[in-house]
Amino acid sequence: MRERGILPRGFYVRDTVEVAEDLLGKILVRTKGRSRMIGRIVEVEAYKGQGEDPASHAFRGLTRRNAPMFAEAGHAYVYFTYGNHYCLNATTERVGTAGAVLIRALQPLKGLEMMRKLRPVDSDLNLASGPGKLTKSLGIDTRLNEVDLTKPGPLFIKDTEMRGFLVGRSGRVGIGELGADRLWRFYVEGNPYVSRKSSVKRA
DNA sequence: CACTAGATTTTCT
DNA sequence: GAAAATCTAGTGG
Repeated sequence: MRERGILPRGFYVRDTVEVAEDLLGKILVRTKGRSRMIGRIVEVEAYKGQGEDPASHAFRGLTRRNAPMFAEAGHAYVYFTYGNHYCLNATTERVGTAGAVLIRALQPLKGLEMMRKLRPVDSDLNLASGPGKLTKSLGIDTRLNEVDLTKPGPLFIKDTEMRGFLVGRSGRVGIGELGADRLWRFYVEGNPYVSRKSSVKRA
């Protein structure tokens, strides 16, 4: 059976910051064995390319780890960090131009039992409200690196009719001072599944 | 509630 | 050998 509403390649072959904002509200689908886990993307961050974004893995050019950021848009970029966490990105821009959107938080919609199994928590609010939590609860690791997000498979992203929410904006989380002035974190205003509520970043 | 420190291993310099 | 796009537990107010 064909999947309907999957975001096409063209959605991702655009400016990274635009793609990031537009990914809010979209539906992430993770199939694992017989189970299917679904969540609404409620928080993202944009990371740009070589020489233009000091906070980006791609800032100093192509390396083994960041290769997916330079490759075709619409694929997963999964990396391991802090000795115990995986982070999930969607790649952007044209081939040769690096870019990726870090998916930071999900509002779980379906397959919650499986998610709780993968990441036991006391409250569902705590299930996928952070980049490391999200990958843990969906069973995502580097085996899913470079998976095509525009085709039905273990991991893909669908469009949604959900609109009308307010978009919040702030500096990115967890980076140092470099690039902190760029307000490239976007989130669904007021959504309880966003990783940090009082995102104080005023000008 | 706010803040600090430790865990733990891959990747790059 | 150092740092890392994080998380949790622990301390103190």
